[in-house]
Amino acid sequence: MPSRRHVIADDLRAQILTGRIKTDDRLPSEAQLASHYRVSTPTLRNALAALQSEGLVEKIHGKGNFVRYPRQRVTYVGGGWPLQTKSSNESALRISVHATSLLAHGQLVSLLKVPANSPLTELVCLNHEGESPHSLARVYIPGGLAPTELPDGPLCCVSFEAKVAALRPPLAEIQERVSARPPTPEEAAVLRISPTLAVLAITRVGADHTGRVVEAALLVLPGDRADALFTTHPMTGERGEDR
Amino acid sequence: MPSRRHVIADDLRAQILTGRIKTDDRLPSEAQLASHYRVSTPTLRNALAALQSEGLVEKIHGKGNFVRYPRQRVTYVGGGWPLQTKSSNESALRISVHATSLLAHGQLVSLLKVPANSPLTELVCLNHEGESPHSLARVYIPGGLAPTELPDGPLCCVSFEAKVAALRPPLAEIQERVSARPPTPEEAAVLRISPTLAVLAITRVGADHTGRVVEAALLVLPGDRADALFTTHPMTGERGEDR
DNA sequence: GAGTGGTCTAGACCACGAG
DNA sequence: TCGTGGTCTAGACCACTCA
Repeated sequence: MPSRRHVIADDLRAQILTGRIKTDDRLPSEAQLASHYRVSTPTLRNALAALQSEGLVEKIHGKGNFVRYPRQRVTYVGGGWPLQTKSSNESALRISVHATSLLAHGQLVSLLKVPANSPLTELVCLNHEGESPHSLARVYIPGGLAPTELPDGPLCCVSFEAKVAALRPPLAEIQERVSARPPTPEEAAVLRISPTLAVLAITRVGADHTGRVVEAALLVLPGDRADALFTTHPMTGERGEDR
Repeated sequence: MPSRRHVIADDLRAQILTGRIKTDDRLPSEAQLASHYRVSTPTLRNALAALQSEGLVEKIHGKGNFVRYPRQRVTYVGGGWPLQTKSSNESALRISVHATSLLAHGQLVSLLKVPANSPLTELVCLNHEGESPHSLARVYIPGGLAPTELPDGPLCCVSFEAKVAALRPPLAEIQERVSARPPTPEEAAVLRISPTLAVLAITRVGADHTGRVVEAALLVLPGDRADALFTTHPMTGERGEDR
């Protein structure tokens, strides 16, 4: 049995996907839409909530509901540093980095396999493409580093990778754990997504050739426009049965 | 400014996480909770919605709200067939398989790199552990196969893998694309999750040593209890800059 | 039929953004 | 100040489950 909010959501979704309402257009106000569809405002808002959690609509308090489709997509490529966008529009990519020092605690202790309260360097990176935030990364490197060694402030993508690579030994094994979850309120605010839109969370642990963990990263990407790509080459004959 | 539904959600969440309300317990009815917290029913339901989308609570129409924590976790291991559960409680794993034949269309054409309307074999697999569904997989193999060659019905995990491996050449390269999205209504029903809980969707394409695609799989796992694990070994010296 | 959640209404008042 | 969305109320009626 189709509920009214589903009918309304389907109607609006079709208008957005077929381009009848274009990207960055403002929808009519919720009151107008409610009277147009002859429903109460909570019902209309429920319909919009579905579109929000699909990433088609962004609500901005005091301004209105804005169409956000099509989205610039982000592809995280597993097994390496770069964050790629499908458009390869690298010129518009910017990273803001903030570096701090802290002591290992909680989850970081087990991730990095270091003693509790040992010194760490934390890099908080916000990746932008033009106006829209793409991804949030928190990178942890064991050991205290002098402030002069740390990158900070806005950078381009390539120079950031080079800076980080210089901070730690080369990686021999990378393990990445991917999950889907609701964003924390902070993540939702920084990425400018609805709290109801899931994020793709990637926990990345890099070890050197001796197996020592030399880097851990917590990456968060908006679920409506991100995916992660992994390519593996199983040895013929053991084809996956090697667990 | 903390809204009432946040306060209520935080209170209930704390009670669940600290074990004051135990797994499979039924919460008081929404009317009782609403009067206890002195809010209206829609407000209370908004609070429960947050817990639902975190997978802590399952609503069952006509019965009540049930605590679902801690969850049995599922780990998908990239680069191979098996779906592993963290508990390694393999005895309880069951797979229901339904095999059909169909003609390539839409997304499948580009995934499998086959001509439109060429024959395919589809395996729809539902993975259970005890009562709770774990994952939904749709596996596509090019070519029409005789019904006798196809697995069907309930199976154990190992024999299913063996059957599928016999249906196609060995895999030389596996590419997996992971994304987070809301479930389709069918997926939500089959996995018994709320439509507001994101799923981890994995698109897996396997090619043989000539580069020909011999298998594609669409995997869907509930976001509240699943993650995917990938391990890669970058060559020293090219450390990820090989994009 | 009793009890549960599912949907919806028609308002009210508050908070934010822009002029 | 005005229009926008954000939150909330106090009901109503429907659909599902189970005894």
